[in-house]
Amino acid sequence: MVSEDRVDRIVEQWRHERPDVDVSGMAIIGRISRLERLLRDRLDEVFATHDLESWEFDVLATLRRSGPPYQLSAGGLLESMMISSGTVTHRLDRLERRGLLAREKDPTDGRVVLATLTEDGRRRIDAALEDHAANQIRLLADLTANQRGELADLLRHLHLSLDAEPADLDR
Amino acid sequence: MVSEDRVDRIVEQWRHERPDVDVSGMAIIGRISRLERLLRDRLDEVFATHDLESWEFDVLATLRRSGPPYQLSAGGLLESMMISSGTVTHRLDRLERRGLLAREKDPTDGRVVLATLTEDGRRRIDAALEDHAANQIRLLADLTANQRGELADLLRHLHLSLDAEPADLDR
DNA sequence: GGAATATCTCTTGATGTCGAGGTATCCATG
DNA sequence: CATGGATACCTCGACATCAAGAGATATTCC
Repeated sequence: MVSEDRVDRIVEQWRHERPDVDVSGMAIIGRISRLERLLRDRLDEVFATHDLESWEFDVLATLRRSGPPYQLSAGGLLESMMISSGTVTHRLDRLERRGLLAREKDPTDGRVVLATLTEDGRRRIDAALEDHAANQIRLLADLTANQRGELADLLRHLHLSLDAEPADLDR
Repeated sequence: MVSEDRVDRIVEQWRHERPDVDVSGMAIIGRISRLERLLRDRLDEVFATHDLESWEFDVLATLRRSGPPYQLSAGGLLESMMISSGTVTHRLDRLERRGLLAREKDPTDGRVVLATLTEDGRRRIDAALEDHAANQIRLLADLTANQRGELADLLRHLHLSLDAEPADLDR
């Protein structure tokens, strides 16, 4: 016996109004959308305790996990964060102004801008990561270890099938 | 034998850089974030063929599935779409200007504004829904029926556990 | 009946994102 | 070494969103 969530109710509404349309895809895609929104809000709460916006956390974390010297080009950041080039520039501007990273020209290629974590930035992201990871685990606490494993596997499968072909343009 | 996706690589990077932190939550939460982004782009392509932005689809679909007379208050829309009240006003403004819905005062409560689908709006959302639902199913085609069922169940479980307590403020 | 409080929508200002186009640099070719 | 195309980042304008608060109407309670 499982109880209904909001997505079940939405699907039921559609089946009532448009019985001719197969809306079963919403059971997965609709839930992913709503979960993303719910999770984002819960993650933001922890970021805020470190005086970070989620986009700031993303940039700093991307640099941090790339390993010493905690440095990536603007283009590298753009690609791994799924954002536009204009957004990268804007993010780097603000993080640089906050002193969490530094921009410098690549000595071997004058077109490239390298963003490097400052000592302050590294400290901040290291502290934030610990709370963030613990928070994520807390948010999943209602699932058993088995369920978490199955869910991760199914999501990986779907992720692979959607992240494969696209081969987008600029972004 | 399963291949790795980008999230696996991110988790590995963290385990290398911060072996002291349990980042296993990312296997699920990180994938939900990335899937949301990938899916949104794919859904938008279909909306665009009906000359709709995704936020327009959301509003019209919410009204449509509520059943005749395809009418909800601004507050009702706000709640079911997880958006702020200012955003509702703005969305209704633009959809009203496009002639896809009409605003009127609730005769029984002068504070309430009721948004109603116009005939044009109803036709457009009905056509868009058909393509949208088919698109969703196509995006999930790499999963077997069994996998889709399991995934939906696990997501429902998680959704219920996160959508339950919050009991947010205004939003 | 009237005052205080609650509810609902709209207004306003700030912010983050995108996308198209601009500029600087690199590179392959002759 | 000159040139044209490719590449990398930045600039700028448009726009969706939110948050806070204002304005209007309902409701409650004396």
